[in-house]
Amino acid sequence: MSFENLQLKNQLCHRLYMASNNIARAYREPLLALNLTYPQYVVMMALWEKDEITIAQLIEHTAIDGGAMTQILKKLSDKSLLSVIKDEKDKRKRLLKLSDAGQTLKLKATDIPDKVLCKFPGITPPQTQQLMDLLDLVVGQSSKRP
Amino acid sequence: MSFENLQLKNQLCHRLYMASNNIARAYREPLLALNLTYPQYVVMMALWEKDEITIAQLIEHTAIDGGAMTQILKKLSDKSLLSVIKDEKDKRKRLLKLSDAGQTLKLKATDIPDKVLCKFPGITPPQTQQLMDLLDLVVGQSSKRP
DNA sequence: GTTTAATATTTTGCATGCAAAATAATTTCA
DNA sequence: TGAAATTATTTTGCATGCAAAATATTAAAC
Repeated sequence: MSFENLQLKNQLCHRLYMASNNIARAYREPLLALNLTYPQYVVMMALWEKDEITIAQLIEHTAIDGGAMTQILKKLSDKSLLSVIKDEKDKRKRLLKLSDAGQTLKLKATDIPDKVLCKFPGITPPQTQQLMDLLDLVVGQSSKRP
Repeated sequence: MSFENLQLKNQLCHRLYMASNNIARAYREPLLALNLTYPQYVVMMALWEKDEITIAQLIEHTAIDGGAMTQILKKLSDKSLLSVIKDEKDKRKRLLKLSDAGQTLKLKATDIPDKVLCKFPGITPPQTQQLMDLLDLVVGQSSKRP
């Protein structure tokens, strides 16, 4: 048997693993200026889009693990970028609210996406769009947690 | 300003993040039978392809972080799937050698890739190939470590 | 032939990703 | 209404991913 199916170069998962790590790594340096890690930046992007949502909604939108989210929100809260507030209607829930500093940080972030894409001159904008469309096929399916 | 460039749905990185996590998660259950984590499985796949290589070569092939690799090899060594041997010619290097159990495990792994792909019925084989080609554009570029 | 620079690997410290257990609060239902 | 099931979040324990420092060994330079 040739076991071609077990070769790394034929594994979609390994390509995704490398590509994902590569891009996340490319964000590190630009994010240093904002004093944010990559997952923290994802959370901030989600909140810049829509503020005053619950933690569950944030998890739904970002696909970040719930256990990790607690820690990330703690860090962002420690940095005074947001506050976590008890929902008075339903005390199980927590509402997230960006501080002024948290909202203002958005301005410093606007040029980051382009800055990162510049690090990948090998892929054109149309190819990037095509890639995102194909990734949606992987993201949208069964894949959901049980 | 609309800040469309900061919306999560327009971020290639976030798509990759979700897709990569989704697929890695899809491997967890099949890998339970082999008592391997996903990165450990990647290392085993690399060694099934080519055995008796150095740690540096393994890192080059798998793109796994060096610091993490030390831990992963320790785990695999503890499970008696491989041994880490000093290279007598150059004592800085370590050679990796699969045990019989390590080699045999390959047989139990052959059906894993198909089993995982079945969890993603939304993407066809041609699309998968196209996706891998596009991912290569992201993997092959600047992205390398400094 | 030492001193110095470069290479290969390990260690350390911090930040997730994840599963499972633990808490807290609300809803469902008998 | 009161126990049981459900929902929202946090905590815990383990396994990386990553940068930077530490080790060990070899190659290079003077």
